[in-house]
Amino acid sequence: MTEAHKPLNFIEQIVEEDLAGTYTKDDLRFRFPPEPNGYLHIGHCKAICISFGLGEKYGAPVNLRFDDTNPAKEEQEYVDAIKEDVSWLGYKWDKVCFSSDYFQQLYDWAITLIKDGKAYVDSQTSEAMAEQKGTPTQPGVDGPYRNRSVEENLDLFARMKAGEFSEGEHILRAKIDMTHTNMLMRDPIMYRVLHKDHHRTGSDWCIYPMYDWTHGESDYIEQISHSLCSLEFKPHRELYDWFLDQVYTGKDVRTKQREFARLNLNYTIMSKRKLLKLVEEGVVSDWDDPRMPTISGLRRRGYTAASIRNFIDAVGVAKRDNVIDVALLEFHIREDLNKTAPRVMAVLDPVKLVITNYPEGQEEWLDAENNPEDQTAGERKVPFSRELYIEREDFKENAGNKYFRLTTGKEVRLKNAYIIKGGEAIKDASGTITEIHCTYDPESRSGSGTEASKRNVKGTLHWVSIQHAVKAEVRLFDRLFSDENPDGHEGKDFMDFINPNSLQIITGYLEPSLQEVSTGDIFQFQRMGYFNVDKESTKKHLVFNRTVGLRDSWAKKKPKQQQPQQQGAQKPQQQASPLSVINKLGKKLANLPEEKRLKTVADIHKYAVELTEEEVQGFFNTAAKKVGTRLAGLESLYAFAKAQEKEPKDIEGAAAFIEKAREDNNELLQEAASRF
RNA sequence: UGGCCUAUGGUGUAACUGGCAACACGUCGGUUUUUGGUACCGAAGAGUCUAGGUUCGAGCCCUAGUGGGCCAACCA
Repeated sequence: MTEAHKPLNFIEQIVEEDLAGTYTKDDLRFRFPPEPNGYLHIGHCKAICISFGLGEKYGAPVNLRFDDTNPAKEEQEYVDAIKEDVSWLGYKWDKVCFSSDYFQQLYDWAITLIKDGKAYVDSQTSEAMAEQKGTPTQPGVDGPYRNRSVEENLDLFARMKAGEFSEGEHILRAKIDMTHTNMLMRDPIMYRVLHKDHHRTGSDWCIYPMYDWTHGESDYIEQISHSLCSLEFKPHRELYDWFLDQVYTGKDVRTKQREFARLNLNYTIMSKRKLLKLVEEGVVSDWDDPRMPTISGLRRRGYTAASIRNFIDAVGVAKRDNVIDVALLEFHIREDLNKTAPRVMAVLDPVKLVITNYPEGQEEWLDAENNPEDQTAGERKVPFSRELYIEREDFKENAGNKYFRLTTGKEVRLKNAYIIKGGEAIKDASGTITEIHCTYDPESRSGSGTEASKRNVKGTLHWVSIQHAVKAEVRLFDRLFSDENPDGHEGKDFMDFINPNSLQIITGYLEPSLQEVSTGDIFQFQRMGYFNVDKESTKKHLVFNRTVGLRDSWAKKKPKQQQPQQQGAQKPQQQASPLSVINKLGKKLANLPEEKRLKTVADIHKYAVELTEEEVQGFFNTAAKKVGTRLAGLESLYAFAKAQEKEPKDIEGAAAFIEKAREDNNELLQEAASRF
């Protein structure tokens, strides 16, 4: 039983190493620490899945901690929304914590720092302090208040807390090193005065701790073993550790910060501030607008928690900057919904179809499968009659034989119903088709088992009986931005790239079984995509969102048909050149087993005959470390010269190339070179 | 005139820690199909940023360069 080694991402490896070292399983504890100043988005899902995923993997607790140290931006509304989103994703936190719960402890520790001479009150303007701070390339200088006495610092800090000062008059700074190469270590601010009510502590405090002073200490208080965050916090790690050193007892878990690359999605922005702007300017209806990349937006759009978790899993965890294609997200929602969504019929762009030989006034209730992917899903009845709606796109008077849908004189199947033959198309004055006539084959009813019903026809159309149809508002979404990287253009604002057609509202005609639906129900409108019931939907006025379309290989083919290959021979399926084949073969030549190597050499000889002299010469300046390639070069030279009936040494540069190989430590190179 | 991080098909992530670069998405082709969906089969596509070095052997280790990212909020 050799179980395959499941590759661990680098964070899991760190945890494994710690477990192999001084940590026990009981020491493990993680946390997800959002600031409650906005809604969570798909980028946060990565952070959530990493920490909560680790919690699930190791059976370790994960805290949900609200990093609420800035009362100016934070609100209870966001706390509630964040909790809802995390639970919806399917994660269970151990404790809900708030940084604000630690304000007293943080204050006490700050006093200790002051007493140790490691913090001081600075009373300059922020401009003056910024001046002294230097730049990334230039060291900072000490400010005039840096060496205040402990007593004075204690006094001033106590009065800051007591509310004696207005905002901006004094701040508390850590005393570290104003010339440090890491800007964050140049006496970072620990406390500022803010005369604002906090959503949890009210008016208890008028000094508030800064992120760096709060975060690591909160991790420590909660005994978080691994504090995971995104890459832009890497420079903060040094300060995180410095602050931790000031309070660490040496007897308990010393938390460590590690950083991973955040998730980026093309055609999407991922900044709370900018998403807020979309909401405030009315570009979208709210944080949960189905076009938003927020968790609540995706949820309303019809995305499932499972699909998002699978997506995050597929994306992986690493340290290099990345941009994920939204197509991957779409793949995962289709994958999930394909297995679970009941199939129904709905016509979104209707044209009337009259079955001229079907008795007027007659109706039939036909059997329809609910989900071919799930045999337990059962069947339902769908009404059929003489007058139906079909999709306008599904009829063309004359079309090529690549068109599988309804055309005059050709047969097509109506899903779950009969085979029909296209007839006359009635048009209005402007030439638009208002009505299509057809005839049906009464013997061909689906599932009847007759020969006629088993007849093979190329196309199958969805339809809905006009008299039974249920009207609904259907919202079709396109990406919010027309540019792949709306945030990444110098001199242009992301607002410049807003896609004006990101929302299209139409009226669809649905089969009557859809009359009874409730918010969140998900269906596949066959051939049209996946749709869910919006929260604004009522019995009187149904509203559906299109979550995502079906994969559509026909849509991709269509444009090609209309303008066949006029762009010149695009990429004439480049035959692999002998040179590239040799390069490929040569690559691993140096460390192949004997037998395989000899075979590869023989192959190289075969291909080398087709090389040009220039190509052979190309090998001569191969990097010394590329032993395999040099080997292949020697073999090529050998075979090439032989085929050309030349002396190898007559080829320019060959002599030096061979000589260098002869002198190499590698036996294979020596051997190959000695042949010349 | 700096520090830190990073570099593998079009995209993302692997490569069991130095031994024939794999998986997924995407793309293209085929089979099946009462969804031009699904499923299944197949193909193309990188030789691992560059230059040196260590090694029998380097995507992996070392050095230098180059490209990209982050760092100068009383934000987090």
